[in-house]
Amino acid sequence: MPGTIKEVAERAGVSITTVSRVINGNPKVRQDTRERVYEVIKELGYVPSAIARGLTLGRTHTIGLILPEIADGFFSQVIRGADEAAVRQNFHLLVSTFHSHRSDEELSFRLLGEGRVDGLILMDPTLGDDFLMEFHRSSFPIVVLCKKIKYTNCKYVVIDDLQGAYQAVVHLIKHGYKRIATIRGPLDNYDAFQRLAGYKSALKDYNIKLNPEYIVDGNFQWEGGESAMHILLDLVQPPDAVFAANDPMAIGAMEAVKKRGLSIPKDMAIIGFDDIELARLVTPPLTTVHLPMYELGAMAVESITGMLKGKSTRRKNILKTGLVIRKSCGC
Amino acid sequence: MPGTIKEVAERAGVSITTVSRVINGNPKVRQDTRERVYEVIKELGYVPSAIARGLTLGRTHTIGLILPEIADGFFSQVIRGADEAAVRQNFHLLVSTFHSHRSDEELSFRLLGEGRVDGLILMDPTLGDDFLMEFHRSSFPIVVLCKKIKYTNCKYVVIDDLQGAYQAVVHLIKHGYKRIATIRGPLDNYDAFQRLAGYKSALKDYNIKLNPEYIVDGNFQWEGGESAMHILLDLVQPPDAVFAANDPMAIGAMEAVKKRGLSIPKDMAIIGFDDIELARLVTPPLTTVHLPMYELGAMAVESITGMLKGKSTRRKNILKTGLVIRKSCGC
DNA sequence: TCTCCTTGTGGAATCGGTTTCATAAAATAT
DNA sequence: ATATTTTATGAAACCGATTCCACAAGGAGA
Repeated sequence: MPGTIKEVAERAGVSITTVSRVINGNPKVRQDTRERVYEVIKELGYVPSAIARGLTLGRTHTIGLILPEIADGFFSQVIRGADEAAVRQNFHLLVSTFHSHRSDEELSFRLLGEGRVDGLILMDPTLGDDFLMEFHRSSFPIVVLCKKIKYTNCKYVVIDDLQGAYQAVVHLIKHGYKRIATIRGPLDNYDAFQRLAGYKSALKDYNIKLNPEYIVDGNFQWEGGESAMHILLDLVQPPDAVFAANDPMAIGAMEAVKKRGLSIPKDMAIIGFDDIELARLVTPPLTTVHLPMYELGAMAVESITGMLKGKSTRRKNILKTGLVIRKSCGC
Repeated sequence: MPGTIKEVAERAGVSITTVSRVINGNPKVRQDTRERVYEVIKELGYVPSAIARGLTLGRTHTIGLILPEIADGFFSQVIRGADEAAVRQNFHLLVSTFHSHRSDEELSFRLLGEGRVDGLILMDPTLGDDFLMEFHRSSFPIVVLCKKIKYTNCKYVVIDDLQGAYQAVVHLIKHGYKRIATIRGPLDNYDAFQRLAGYKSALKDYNIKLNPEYIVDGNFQWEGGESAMHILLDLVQPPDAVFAANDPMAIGAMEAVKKRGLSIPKDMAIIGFDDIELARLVTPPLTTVHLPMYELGAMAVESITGMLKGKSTRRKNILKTGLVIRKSCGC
């Protein structure tokens, strides 16, 4: 409680209006008055109350960030990106998760309805469009992560999985591998679908015939990758390179290769997807597609602050992935 | 903008005082009045403004959490613990990091001075006592993590490293290992010091003579652990078990053992400290001391909310570590 | 019947700022 | 010297709640 504007005003012998002007850099204050006020402010260690300000201005300079989980390698990078972007814009970040014991609605309700935040960043694969619809009526700045929103005009930021997969497979092609297989994710998963599409697209662009035997099902888990790789190795003509739709499967696949006494990347090149922490720790270090989670958080914040400043930001933002070249591809 | 209390009052044909009473569960409202107000509230989708409330009550129901880094396995667990505790207490969490381009002071200043938060949780090994002193004058609830505070009466929560190390070494002793060595951390590190003390204490309590050769320097890094283990293995009488002061060193040590063609835990048992994610992924899975980061965050929040509610909470809180028994100890 | 409590309700001050509008003083134009 | 504009300043309304205090109505007690 470092004093109020009133105290400053009295002490400086001016009105609170003048003090307010000084604080906000309003030029219509005489130089000597300004200096006197500044002096008192310093003397009292006065800091204007963000709450009072928020009440009059209707702005809290705070953005809500709601994630499915916090203690997760990916999500925590989203937070970091959001935090740094928020700081750049002089905003604060209210972080929370969807907790089982309170509904999505309740949480978002409180944050927005109570006016705690100026905007909301939501990341939840299970989020329904209708739920978002309801919110959007309130004309609150809302940005949804990793999910395309159909029916409302909420903004969203997604990661271009297709391009990432494409790039990975092209990398393998340019390495000279001829028989490139893929271990795909579960069919109902949108990301898995996109990554498979990227694989197919790359082969097509380089005139490599698609061999159905080279597309094996995985479950996005370690074990799925391992058994999928065994299937591939048992083929009459096994592939010489594999693109796994995520890192755990890639690492499982590596394990299978090793168990057969084969070497990576000499006998079998492998590229994963996600760039989990473990990827650079396995032997050989896994070449993989990096997900720009940091940028995702940062862009979401910038999208929100942009909206708040009245800039017309684009409704859809697509972030490119990046290929992280390590050893498992043969580089 | 789900309406204001004024609109509700008008619509319900009562004064805002009455509406306020209804919202806050004040019993001095006739039943039928209450129902009428509730109806209007529902109809309008009215949610009271937390900002306005904050202004009058001087409480924001928000706690600031400032960490050195966010995208880190440990810190993100602190956030999660804090988040869940905050939700339980109906509080919100404002998360940020000390950013290089703004001073500690500036950040804490803003959060507290501006009245954005009701209390602050600080985690920063470099935090100076004098810095905290200055803040404590303001009688704000502040809790410092993982750092003992001498000169002020700030609360703090620390992890009992000594006890953790003690427990780990005792576990090795009870396994029947006779020659237990340790790879310690850098001497100037308080945690490293505590862990070494725990090691010594355990040996002493079990009447095992301390062999100076069995205390090798490490640097808390992977490589340091590896070279330290080589030193141990080159001894005339190498140890049969090693307690490494953190997991990276333990994993480096495992690597050294493997390179010599020895097996873990048959030829050499190893216990680490920290329980990093990688610990359960190495082969064999590393037995290690788990740091209760989740509890740290949760306890800090509870300490703050306790203070806010006027409970006299203890100034110092010590959290116990827990031994995570996996395979590297021989279990 | 007249006072004295309850009980339910509302008016108005308050929290700490911002902002509109009025006004006094100073500067410029006539 | 007077009229007009500009500049610096302050009074007061407002943001959306809470809360103290006043007050009217109804019931109990004398």
